[in-house]
Formats: sequence, C-alpha cells, structure tokens
Amino acid sequence: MATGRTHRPATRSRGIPEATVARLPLYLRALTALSERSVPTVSSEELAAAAGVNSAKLRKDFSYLGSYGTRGVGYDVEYLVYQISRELGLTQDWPVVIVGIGNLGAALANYGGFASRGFRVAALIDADPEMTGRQVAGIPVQHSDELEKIISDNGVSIGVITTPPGVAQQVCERLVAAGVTSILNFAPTVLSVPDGVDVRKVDLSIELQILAFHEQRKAGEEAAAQESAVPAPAARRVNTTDQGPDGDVPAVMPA
Amino acid sequence: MATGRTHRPATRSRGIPEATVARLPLYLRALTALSERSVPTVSSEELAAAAGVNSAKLRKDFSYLGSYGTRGVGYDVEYLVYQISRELGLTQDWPVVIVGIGNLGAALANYGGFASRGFRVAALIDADPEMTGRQVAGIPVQHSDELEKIISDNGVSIGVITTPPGVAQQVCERLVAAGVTSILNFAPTVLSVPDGVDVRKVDLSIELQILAFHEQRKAGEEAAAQESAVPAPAARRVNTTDQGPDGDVPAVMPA
DNA sequence: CATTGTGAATACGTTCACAGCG
DNA sequence: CGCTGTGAACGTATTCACAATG
Repeated sequence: MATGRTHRPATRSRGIPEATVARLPLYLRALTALSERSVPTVSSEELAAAAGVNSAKLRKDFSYLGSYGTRGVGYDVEYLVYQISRELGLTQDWPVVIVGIGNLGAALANYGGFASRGFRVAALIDADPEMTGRQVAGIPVQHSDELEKIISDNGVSIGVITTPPGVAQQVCERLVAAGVTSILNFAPTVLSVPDGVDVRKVDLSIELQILAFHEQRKAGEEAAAQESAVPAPAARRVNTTDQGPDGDVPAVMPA
Repeated sequence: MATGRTHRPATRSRGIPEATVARLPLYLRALTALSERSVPTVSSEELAAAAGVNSAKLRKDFSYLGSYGTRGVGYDVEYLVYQISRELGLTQDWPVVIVGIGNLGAALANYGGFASRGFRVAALIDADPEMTGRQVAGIPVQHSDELEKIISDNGVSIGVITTPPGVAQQVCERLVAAGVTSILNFAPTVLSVPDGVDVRKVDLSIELQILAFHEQRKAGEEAAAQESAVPAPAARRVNTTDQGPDGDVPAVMPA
C-alpha cells in the first residue's frame, strides 16, 4: 500500500496539467451561468473575471483542450460547456456512495449541486443500526454490512468518506477492495491507498489553520505600520521571528 | 473590489512558501498523534510517512522554519509541535463565526476538530427567523441583523460562509465591512473581496469533478490495455465513456 | 482590429544527492 | 554513523507579450 499519493506522478498521458484540470470546473460553472442567461459568446477576459482567474491563464488552460475559440470574437458558450463537460467526464453518470451519515454526510446528501452534473447518490451507508432504514434526503440509509454489495451492484467507482477519523482507513480499504477507485475524504486522516486509486481530501481544520497563518501575518504587518510616523512606502516588516521573550516550553493542546 | 484573489502574490515577506504553509497543519496533526503516544523524537522519514509526504519535502519545509532537528537523531516532537503551532498562529485564540446554519453549517458547528487548535465558534448566524434562538451544538443561532455587532463585539477576523450561493457575496461583503479579513467559503460561488482579505474555498462539486476526470482517464487506459490478449488483472467495469459515436450537440444540465 | 493561441521568460515547487554535524 | 539541512537540478505553473487570424 502506497501512502496517500494523490495522483499518478509519472504518467505522461495526454497531459492536461493538473492545475488546469482543477480549474475546469470553475470555468464550467461560470459558463453554465452564462448559458442560462442565454449569452451566446464570451471573451477570455470576461470569462476569466467570472471565474476569478486572469485571462492569460484561462487561454492557456483552454489551449490544452484544443482551439475552441474564435479570434476577434471569443468563445461559444454552449460549445465550451459541452467540451469541458466531456473533458471532465460529466457526460456520463457517476454513481457515488457516501459512507458515514452524521451531520456532514447528511449535509452532503442534501447538497443540491451533487445531483446535478452527472453525480448521483447511489447509496448512503452507515455503521449505526439506528440509522439504518431512515431516509436522508429521500434516500434510505443502508447498513455498512451491505457496502460491498452496494458498490458492485451499482458499479460505484467514487466513494465519499464522512466517517469519524478512527474508522476512515478501514472504510477506505473496504471501498477499494469492493472496487472504488476514487475517494473524496472528509475525515481528518491521511488515507493509504494502493496505486491507481485517487484520493482527494477536504479538511476544514487545515483550511482554518492556513487562514490563521495569514491572519497572524497581517496582524504583524499592521503593528509594524504603526511604528513609522511618515507612512513608509513599502516598509514591510513581517512579524519578525521574535515571538516575544523567548520560546520556552510548549503548551500543547489536544488533537 | 478585486476579483477573488486568494493570496497576496507579490509580497516577498519572510517567505514561507505557500505550499509549505499548506502542509504544516498536516505535520502538526501527525506530531500531535505522536505526542499523545508520548513518542519523544521522530525522524523525517517516519514523520513524512505519517503525514503522507516524502521526507525530502518535509525536511525542506522545516528548513524554512529554522533548524529544529538534531542530526543523527531526528526532531523533538513536543518542540516541533510548539514551533509549528506558533508559526501557524495557533497559540492564540481565533473566534470564528459561521453564517448560514443549514445542514452544512450545523455539521461544522458540531465538528469537534473545530474547537481544538485555538478556533472557537463565537457565533452562529442565520437569516431565517425560524432558526433564531435555537441551539446548534450548544450555541444559540443569532439573526443576521446582528452580524455587524457580533463581529465587532467578539473581535472576529475569520468568517465561514455556508449560505446558499445566491447570498454568499452579499454576506461576504457584510463580513468584510464589519472587519473580517479571512473567509472560508463553502458556497459554490466566486467571491469578490478587497485587497488584504483572504478567501479559501471548499467546493464539493469541484472535487468530485476532478475525481471524475481521473476516473474517466483510468477507464480509457483500461480500454487500451484490453487490446492485448492477456487477461487484464483488474478488469474493472467502468461505465465506459463513449456516449455515442461523436459528441454532437450538448445536453446541458442546470448548475 | 479585437481577441485568440502560444512560444519564451519567469516564478514556484519538488526532488536529488551529499556535505555537515551531533 | 545516521540523519538533518541545503545547494543545485529538475519539473511544473504562471505570466508576458505578440504574431496569427477570423
């Protein structure tokens, strides 16, 4: 078992850069909105603004898909929607299982944007017999004993893990053994999966910590800004390493 | 208003690379687990395995923080926990508000990993008068009329948006106007924020689409692999891509 | 002639490989 | 002697800037 690698590293494939792939859904969302407003064409500049990127990046991204634009004009909205959908594999149906129907699992089951775009919640699975048989978002919760059967009966290849961290690895292994090859992990754990299985993680706590880092830095800069009377043009002093008197002993807090 | 930039681009600062910052929480989590098991020291190799990265990357990351290891031995667990916590700004308390107490907001409010690590849910805010006054995770839900007052009374600088996409931008603007400078956005929208405000987004739909892309590619590779006579080892039935001879016109689906 | 598509330049991130050191 | 810390090499991503073109 390889340790939680996320993507095939070497595989040259047909080579759409990973960073580009990660932005395609963003473009698609912006394009879908335009499509709904019946906008026929859009320039790279406009679309980029709607997607929150810059236009050079967007054009480069699209260049990996092929030449779908018209010089002097822009891109045909419907056509691009289709091309990106196809590239992302959204023209087919993806049955998905959610394992762990606590607050978060239930929230995801109810999430509307799930059902759209070719993703279909094929089953909700929970280990708690209390949950079994209940309906969440109109879908019955099934017991985890059924996991393997559900996966194979429905041809599920994408699994979502919303269990407590303690059982996530174990659930992951069962999913993979049953045939799942893509996992979206909401549990705060590093999952180990065999080669060929993709894992993506969503981790609230990590996101907050990253924000805290930048927040702290901002505070440092402000403090520095006060120091000079004349507004220093670019006197960025940055939270210089001195963290007060001296870093003596920790004050560790629990996980 | 700048369009949803996520981080200061130019700012040279003291330069811990963004990629490194994003991994620090991962190291911290692994270290905390070791600390709980009273492991005194750990090598870069071991810690890297626990965090799901390779050891060269980990050592390089730590080198940006300073030289906290001992050659021939490894890293002192407690000391590293402290140094990373400090670097991330987790030695201080971060009051956080969650706006939009639907399924997801409630899930986050209940999320345990939230309260640990210096983050404290200072308030839950919802626009629905029905919700107001109810308790979620032991915290009373307050009406969004109070938003500005709550932010300033509690010195909140981090806001979490779990509203429907339609109101996310508007909520974002109120948060920013009230003094929030870091936003974690769960709504599937691009947020526009002024310079100096950080936005991070968590987007289920995007993650699934990225997985679908790779999943689709795997299917394609298999098909190719079949061409050779030898029985493909893991003949996973994969919902094969070909949606007909050629993609003629779209079949656009709603957002 | 506005806008795409893309080489070339730059910036950022990862990995290698080994000198330095406890 | 084992493991860290880090320059140098490599690879990936972003941005620039402009020639190509409908």
